[in-house]
Amino acid sequence: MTSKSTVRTLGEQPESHCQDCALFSLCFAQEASPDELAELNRVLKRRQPIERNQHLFHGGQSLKSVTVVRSGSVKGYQLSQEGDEIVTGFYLPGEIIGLDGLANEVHPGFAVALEDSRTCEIPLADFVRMLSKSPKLNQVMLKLLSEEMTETRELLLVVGRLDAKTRVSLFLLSLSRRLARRNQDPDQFRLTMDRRDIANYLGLTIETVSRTMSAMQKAGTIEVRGKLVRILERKALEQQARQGLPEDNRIARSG
Amino acid sequence: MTSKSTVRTLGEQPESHCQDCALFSLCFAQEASPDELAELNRVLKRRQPIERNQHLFHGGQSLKSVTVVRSGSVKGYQLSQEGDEIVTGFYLPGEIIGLDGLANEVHPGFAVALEDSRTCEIPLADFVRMLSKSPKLNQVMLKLLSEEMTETRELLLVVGRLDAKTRVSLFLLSLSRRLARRNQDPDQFRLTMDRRDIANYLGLTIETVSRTMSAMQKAGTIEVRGKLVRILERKALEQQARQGLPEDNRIARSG
DNA sequence: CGGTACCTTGAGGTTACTCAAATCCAGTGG
DNA sequence: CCACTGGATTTGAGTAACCTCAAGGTACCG
Repeated sequence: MTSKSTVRTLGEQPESHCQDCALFSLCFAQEASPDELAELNRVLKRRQPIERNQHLFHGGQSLKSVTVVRSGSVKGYQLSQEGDEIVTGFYLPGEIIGLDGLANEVHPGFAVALEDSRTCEIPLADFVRMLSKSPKLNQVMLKLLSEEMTETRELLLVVGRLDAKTRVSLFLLSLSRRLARRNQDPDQFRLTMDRRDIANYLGLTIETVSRTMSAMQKAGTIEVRGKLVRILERKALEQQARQGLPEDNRIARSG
Repeated sequence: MTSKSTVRTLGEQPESHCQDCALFSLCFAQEASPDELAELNRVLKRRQPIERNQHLFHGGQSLKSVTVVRSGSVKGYQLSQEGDEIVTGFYLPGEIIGLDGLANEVHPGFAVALEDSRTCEIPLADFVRMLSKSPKLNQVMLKLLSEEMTETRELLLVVGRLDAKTRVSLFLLSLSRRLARRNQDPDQFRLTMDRRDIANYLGLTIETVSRTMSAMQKAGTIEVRGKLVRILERKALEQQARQGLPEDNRIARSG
């Protein structure tokens, strides 16, 4: 146990360097060169823990920094003119928040902690400076954004065209997959968001989400007790989800 | 009568340089430095006109180049497992296609010409090289992508939560706005896509799109004759559209 | 032990979908 | 110039899915 595979920087304060962070392999910092990593460690601020329901930022606020979730979970949302929440996504540890505001240096939406959470923040000025010096980092960002784009496109399909059961299936599977990447049990987990958040994310009502989950429980696909979810029949869930996802477009690589 | 309202470009070989292109002000090339512009002119390929219904690329194909629409219009779509088209967007002259594939250097979806069209293509290798040399260009791309992201998010709201009338209103207004930027009449235009495309874009059925437009015509908001649309009551259209859009999040800039 | 917020369940209404048929329109050939 | 034809669009009738409104139930917290 004395030999970790991370670079050994003599450290007394845990996670005082990116390369010691448990999330390093999930974090964009992994892509940085040693020099960049050094700079990142210099400019990056590890914020005080954020309490549940506390906002990271508000829509319309100028983008002061780019944020990486270190622990906990965060909900991104916008407000419709009627004041309804429109949940645009959930962020898990290692995921980066704020890239969508780079265009105008303004947050297009709100971000709020779903549970007590910790984050790393990179002040925008530093971030932009690093970007302007490093095409590599730029490309990493482009890549992250184009990934987020792909995901949002997927959500577009989910929300717009699929029936409630399929939407919920996709939601649960997405969560499961992301938790697995973080070495958490993909078959049993706790939802950190409430039914309203899920409904607003999937474009459904609370009641429909609840009814749908109940039906899936009755069918033996999942088990639900409040925020605890257990996936019993992953195959069935995937079967249901497949209905909606775009096919793997990969074309036969014939010469 | 001799004077058509088209742009008059002198010359037999029109648009042999980006800076002479009628679209220059709309094209990302505008953001390039003189040096970059020179390189762009070197590497950029002005493709032969593409006929209606001809594909620019297929989903799953490796990303060989980034494309800018020069004239005409293009439809982007993906296929669901059932083989249904899922229209992800429409591209007008000056708009750039292919950025969403940068992450994996693979096209996530298909692109097909809705009418006879012309494009400029930048081979991916050249594009990536230019990106790696120019942080500025990188930032332009980041900005474009984050804009596309914002738009897709908006579409997400449109498709997922709004009633048919609001979706159609938003669609028409979006088109109108983009045409206006291109100095075309924003109150009277021809749809280059058919009802099926619109329906697949908005997450509705053909019949619902048709019925909705008919109802709006009956209400005196628009006039529709096949692919020709005239906006009669823009205010009413905007009123209807406002229902769905996220509120302008700008917070009072106090101090 | 009571209160509150969250979640579930039920009944009825509304919207958009499905299926089906009529109409319109662009392009073609006479 | 007109008739013809196949595809696109519109319109109609009935249905299914989801929403709304309303009432219970449950869990957590003081």
